[in-house]
Amino acid sequence: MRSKSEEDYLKAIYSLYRNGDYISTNEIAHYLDMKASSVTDMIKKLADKNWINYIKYKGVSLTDEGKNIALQIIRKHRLWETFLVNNLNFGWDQVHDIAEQLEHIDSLELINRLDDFLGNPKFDPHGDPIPDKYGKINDKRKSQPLCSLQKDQRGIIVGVNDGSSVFLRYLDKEGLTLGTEIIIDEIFDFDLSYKLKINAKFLTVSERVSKNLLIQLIN
Amino acid sequence: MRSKSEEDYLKAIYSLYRNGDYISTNEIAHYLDMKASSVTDMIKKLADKNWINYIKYKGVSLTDEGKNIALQIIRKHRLWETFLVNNLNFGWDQVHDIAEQLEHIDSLELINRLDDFLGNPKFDPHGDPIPDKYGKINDKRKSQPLCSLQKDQRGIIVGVNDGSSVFLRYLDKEGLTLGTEIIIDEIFDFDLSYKLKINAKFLTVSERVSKNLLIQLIN
DNA sequence: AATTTTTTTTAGACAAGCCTAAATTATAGT
DNA sequence: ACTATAATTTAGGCTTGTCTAAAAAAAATT
Repeated sequence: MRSKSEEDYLKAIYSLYRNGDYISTNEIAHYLDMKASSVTDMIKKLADKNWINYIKYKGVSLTDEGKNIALQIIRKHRLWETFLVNNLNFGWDQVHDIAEQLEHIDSLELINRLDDFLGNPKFDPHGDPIPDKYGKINDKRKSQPLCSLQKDQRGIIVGVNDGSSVFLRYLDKEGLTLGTEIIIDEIFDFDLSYKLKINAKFLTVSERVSKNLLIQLIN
Repeated sequence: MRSKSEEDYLKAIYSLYRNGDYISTNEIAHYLDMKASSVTDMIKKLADKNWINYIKYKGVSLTDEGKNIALQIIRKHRLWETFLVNNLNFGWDQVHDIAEQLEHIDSLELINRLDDFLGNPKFDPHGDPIPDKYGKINDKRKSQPLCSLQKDQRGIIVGVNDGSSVFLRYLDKEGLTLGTEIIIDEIFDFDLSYKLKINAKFLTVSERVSKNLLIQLIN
């Protein structure tokens, strides 16, 4: 069996992965808010179990087995988030910490039944794709940050980069919820803020927000 | 916050409690499948936190605070079991180990919302009473769902898990009212339906009904 | 009441998972 | 290429929660 800690490390490494690169000890330490020496300890254990490839002084990458475990945990996290929002009426900004606990519950049967109960959703309440029982992400909804759009383009809010609850609460308050359709009305060059048109109303958001809001274009 | 271990000990002590007696170290050790020396270590910690009263060489009893914690954990356990059986279609015999994990998830908000989602049930699928959010057990009746009975067992209908009006109307129509005495005449393995003998008449009910009808055994 | 048996506690050890401080290796600036 | 800085690893320590073996206390037997 796997410990909560081991699972957290695998998930962190998966999240930090970009392209073929090895993930550094420091990156993991920063991500998990731990000391580098603790990370070194743990990655040795993970390497012993063949869940990661570890090259001293260089960093780590996930093996196929490690990647699969990470995807299973992400699957659990996102399915539980969906349950919390859809069935228990939590706000999408309140569910992260609880899902962080629920994702470590160990039962394949449970998670597959939960998946069925929820109607096999493809995306969680934040717009992130939910891996299937084989760890496959079928529908990589192609989205791009708001800041990459041009004037007059139209799109739908499908996700966020930064899932912190402060940010999510802000979005909720401004009506920038999942599925909302927006049109870029104007881009202000001087501060890179965006004036959006939402249901005949206008709203201006900062550059920072424009980098964190994921949009799916519609013709 | 409380560790999983601490919670397990409190729950064990609550379960072993009979009448005013102190619970012995050995009893706890046996119940939790641990060595007596480990139990001595832990009960010292629990006594430091004022969750139990500890008298050396005599044993322990729960303080009001400890008892309340134990009841909250039992509440969580039974609510999760109810969810697993009612909504995820687990068998009543499959849910214990999973609930054993879920009961340690820490979020008051979560458990109260789950309670509402389930319709504030008073009994879990095994017929055990579910403490309310104040830790109070309102109805101590020990009952079990029809589906947990064996051939030739006798009992009285004392309640339902699913109190929906469609279901209650069905029960009324078939004469399955509160207080009715039943005998299990036969269990059909292929669809898990139950043939009941009621006042010299026979009635077959579906698996679904058998999960929702609470029976109190008589001799 | 004394002795044997059982129960409980103490003492010391160990693994997991974290830490600090020191040593080592890699990287960057000149 | 050499040095200064940054990143990484090693060494050793701490807490939690378990264990075994030995000591102490309580209970049972004679």
